[in-house]
Amino acid sequence: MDFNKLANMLYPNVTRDINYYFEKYPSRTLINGGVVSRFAPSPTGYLHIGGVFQCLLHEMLTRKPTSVFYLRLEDTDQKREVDEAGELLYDTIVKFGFEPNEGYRGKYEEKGSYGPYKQSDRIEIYKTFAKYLVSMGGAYPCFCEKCEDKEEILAKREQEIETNNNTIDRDPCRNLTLEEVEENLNMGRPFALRLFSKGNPDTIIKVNDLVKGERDIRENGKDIILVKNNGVPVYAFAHAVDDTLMGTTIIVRGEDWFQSLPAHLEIFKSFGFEPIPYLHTPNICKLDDGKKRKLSKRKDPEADARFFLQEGYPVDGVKEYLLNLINSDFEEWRSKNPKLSYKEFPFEIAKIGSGNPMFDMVKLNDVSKDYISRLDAKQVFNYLLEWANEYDPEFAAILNNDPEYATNVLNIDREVEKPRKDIYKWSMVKEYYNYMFSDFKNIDLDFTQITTIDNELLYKILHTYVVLFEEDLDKNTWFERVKKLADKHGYCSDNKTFKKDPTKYHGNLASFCNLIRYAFTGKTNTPDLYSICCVLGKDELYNRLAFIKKRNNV
RNA sequence: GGUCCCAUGGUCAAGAGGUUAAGACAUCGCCCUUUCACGGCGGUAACAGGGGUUCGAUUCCCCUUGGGACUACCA
Repeated sequence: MDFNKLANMLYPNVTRDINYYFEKYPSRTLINGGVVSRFAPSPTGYLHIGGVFQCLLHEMLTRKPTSVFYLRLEDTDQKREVDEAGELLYDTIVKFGFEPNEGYRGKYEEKGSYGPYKQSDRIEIYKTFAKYLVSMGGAYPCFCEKCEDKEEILAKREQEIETNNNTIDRDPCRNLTLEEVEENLNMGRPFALRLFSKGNPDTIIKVNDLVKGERDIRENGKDIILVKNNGVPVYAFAHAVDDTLMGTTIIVRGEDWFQSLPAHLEIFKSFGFEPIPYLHTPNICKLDDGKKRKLSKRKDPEADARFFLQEGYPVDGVKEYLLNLINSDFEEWRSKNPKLSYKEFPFEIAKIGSGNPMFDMVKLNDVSKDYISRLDAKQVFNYLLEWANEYDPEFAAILNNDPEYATNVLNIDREVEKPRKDIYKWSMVKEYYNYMFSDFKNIDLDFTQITTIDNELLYKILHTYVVLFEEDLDKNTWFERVKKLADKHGYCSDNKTFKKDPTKYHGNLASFCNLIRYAFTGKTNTPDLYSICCVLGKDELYNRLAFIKKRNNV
């Protein structure tokens, strides 16, 4: 068979040689262990949380100077493509704080000299490489009819499963003569390109995966499709061409791909390309009805990376949680280095676990809480405002109305030695601090829930408290006054005395404080009472007092 | 069905041929405390089962079981 002739019949219009591209895209110069890795999503919808996980991996891998983290859009399947999905993908990646050095950038012009980074813009390149591969005897045209319907494909698969399909799969079209090919071409029939596989699944070869280590795998024995009959390549083909041309030095992808490794390696071999090291990442799973399964785009809201943005999880909190899944000693490092950015963490490929981790929302909350507790009030304000601007404009307006006040509120029990850890996402702040940010009149108060004392005494206590309250007191003095106040009104500030005969008092100091707390906040659970009163200010305490009086008809 | 991957508490997981089998989250209890928290101390809780190899295995090998994935002219 004259492969050159076949190549020319198939691709008469391709005049370029693959060397044209190797000259156009020269090898990258990397020094001191620089790494080139890429995130290559398909525009089929929103960014999956697993995509964030992978981006994080890319980010950690490419920290060394001269390293490159680039984005490539794998839009070779028009059927599954969703409008604007590429833009959305890029947008979400950026919102998560990732900064790819080059590549696809959504609605912005792409960056970098190894482009185009959108596969649908690379068809000419693929054709050149396809022609080359045919001329080398590594691929051949297949004129078989294509099955378009997905349901049908799946049904066919079920059948094959029952009949126990063979692992060697050579397509009959590989035996077509030049004349037969010409005949088909003349009839105007489109062709798909298949790999002319020379492998045998009974042959075991050694491969090295960066997380799995050295493995014995079977050679590929299938004449897999390389280019669809519409001229668009399939993942495996585009992967080999693009990652070679773009100078990728490490291929990070989901574990699902591990099984197609033999076929991919054969493609590299057929081209004469150097194989590129692979790093297959575990899939993030979820416990569903007692069973572990992959996070599903359909069923699980948290599969959508935007879910975390909407809920107002700080992106670095999410990343720290995910990092902990990648390298489980992250937590230990974090507690020793509370001030450093997660980017300083000595991440190691070798420490990546090999099982599929379960996404644990409760743990995420904890990590996120911890992260937020390390921020100062100004940072919290900025992040909160940024979130509110996008997802809760009403609240943003409140924050903007008096940024200083808002920052003071957010600073309560913060920037101290043991900061409070209660907020784990921005969306909870409005309700959590409703007594600070919304009109006091809208807050329900029902004193019968927390005390049995009559309204008159209640009002007297609150009134005296406000009269005695001063914003520039130190906390101890304030506390001493509260104690005296309690004793004066039938409460007992000494817990031991109180416990001897609780019936003699209205309550202990705790219940006394709680009464005051409830009166001015409507909550029995708030941060430090003294700080709250200081931030509210004496005038506001008077206002609230007046309102309580009016409403309770005291 | 075939092929591949995985297997330590509820979850994330460290670990090594000989350990009282770490740590974190969750949970429970106690302490601290003006509430709520934070924090501190402590408790409950694990090597899937069966065979080998070995003086000895949870660790190495095999089988079983369980879970996951792939098996498209999808990625």
